[in-house]
Amino acid sequence: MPELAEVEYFRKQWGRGLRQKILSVESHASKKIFRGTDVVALSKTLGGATLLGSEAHGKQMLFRFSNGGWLGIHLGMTGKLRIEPADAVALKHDHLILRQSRHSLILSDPRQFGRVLFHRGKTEPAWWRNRPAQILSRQFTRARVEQFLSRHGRAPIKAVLLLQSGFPGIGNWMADEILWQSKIHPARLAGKLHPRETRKLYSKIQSVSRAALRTVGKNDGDLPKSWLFHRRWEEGGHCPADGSALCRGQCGGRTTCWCPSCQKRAVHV
DNA sequence: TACAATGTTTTAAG
DNA sequence: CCTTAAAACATTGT
Repeated sequence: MPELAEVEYFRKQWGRGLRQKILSVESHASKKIFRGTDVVALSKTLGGATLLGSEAHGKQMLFRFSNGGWLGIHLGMTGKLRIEPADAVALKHDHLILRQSRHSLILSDPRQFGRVLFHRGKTEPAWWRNRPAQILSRQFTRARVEQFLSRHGRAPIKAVLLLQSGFPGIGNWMADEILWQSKIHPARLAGKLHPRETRKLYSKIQSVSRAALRTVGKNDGDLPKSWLFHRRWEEGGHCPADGSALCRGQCGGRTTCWCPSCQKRAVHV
């Protein structure tokens, strides 16, 4: 489920637990979501610690605790963070619960494609360093994007937009939205775009991300009415721009939606 | 029943 | 070593 804006939304869900102590930690160490993670150390360190802050980077989140505990969370396809009263009862797919005096901070993930990481130390964990430039940061330049597209020049542009090493936070619906607004067919090769298309793409990557983040905490309906987003999953949906019947197919290993008339396979200059 | 689901990771091949 | 494509992962809903 969660892409850039949704991840940010979920990160904020635990916000009411800031500056409050974790009294106890409940988890099931054998669950897949904890693969490769020392759950004993996690529980021992976070128990008694205070939640000091958090940040999101693309689809990754990092929660910082008072005694050198760092909790990394990726929500995968179906992960969610929520906050409930202190005495909330764990539901079937609740894998991690941090109990505070007034709240329970809960991570759930039915499919467990998500992941929990843990680190104890004075500085940020190694897995939180060397991250790609955030889309809305100053470092996310057009030159970087062009370089990235050319490095992955023989892959379909849709697949390249989904690479987190270049576009942290972009997921399936955002990629389709960006390509539709840029009028670029998803199967076009990343290295064969016209410079004009690349410029348009670069700009839409940023504007779609900005608009998505602006609707955080509200519902998806707050995204502009004119966006493909609202028609993507409709059976027999039509292009908001010109009314053409939308196409759906596989691209970059994912279901992809596009408008066959706005997004041509071949470019006419 | 069978397939698909807003995502990585692994494996194999070029 | 690098890139690309396809399968795998676990669960639920249609």
